[in-house]
Amino acid sequence: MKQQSPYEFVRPARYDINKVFDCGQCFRFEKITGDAFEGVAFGKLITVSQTDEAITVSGFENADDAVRFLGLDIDYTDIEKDLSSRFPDCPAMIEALSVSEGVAILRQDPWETLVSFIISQNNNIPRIKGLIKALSEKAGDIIDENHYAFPTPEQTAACGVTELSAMKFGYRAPYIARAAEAVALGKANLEAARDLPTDELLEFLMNFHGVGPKVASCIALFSYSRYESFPVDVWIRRALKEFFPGYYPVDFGPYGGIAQQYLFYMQTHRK
DNA sequence: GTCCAGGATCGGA
DNA sequence: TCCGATCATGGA
Repeated sequence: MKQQSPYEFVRPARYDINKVFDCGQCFRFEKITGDAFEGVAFGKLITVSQTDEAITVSGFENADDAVRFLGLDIDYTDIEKDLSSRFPDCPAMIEALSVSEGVAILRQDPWETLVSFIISQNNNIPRIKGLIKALSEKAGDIIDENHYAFPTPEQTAACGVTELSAMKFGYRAPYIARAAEAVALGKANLEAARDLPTDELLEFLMNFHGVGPKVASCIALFSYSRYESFPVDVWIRRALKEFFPGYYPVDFGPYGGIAQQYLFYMQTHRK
């Protein structure tokens, strides 16, 4: 007998949806009550709520999809142990592990993540959210009066540079248009890329015009679960310089991307 | 008016 | 290979 939506799961240790959806990895989820978020993922309206004991999810067609998207299968206790052991006496790491406890990495759709982080370059989070919302409402399928699916590559390609520019994408408009065309025509296969080792995945992603090392790393981390992938943006650059002088992303190990996300959360929620 | 934001591209040294 | 200028846009 198949369990019906909503699905309820045991809340994993060190998992807090308030931080999962507010750590800069996704742009389409909003808080609806104290411990519940709502947003669109994989073309469906998703709601996620939590208590001390449980995570409750509605909107997915089966429980596995919910587990996969939310990353409920990942044990952050072990990960934090690894990170802690690499920097045992580092105050910044201790603080990051503390203030960012609850942050977990989602598994988002590669196409949506690709476009979202092309938009993110040299931009701020409120504006990124606004642009993604505008694009979805313009080109995505309607779910209900207030929610739209993220546009498919084909729908995005149909917009064209002119329409994207009119939506205020600025110099990123041709980046998005070209990526949409490449994926829609099958010249780039984001699903097949799941099988690539991380270095080749990053190389593949950087073939998109407008995707450099940082954006590629974000896609690898937030969409392809490459936890060693360590995006370096202005916030992380400052954190490395101030707290980890002499250290490089590779020094953070196989869970460096998660350390990076803790540092990003710490830096962007400071003061 | 200036500076900044989850950067990347381009041309010139 | 490396470095600086430049790229739209809007909020602080």
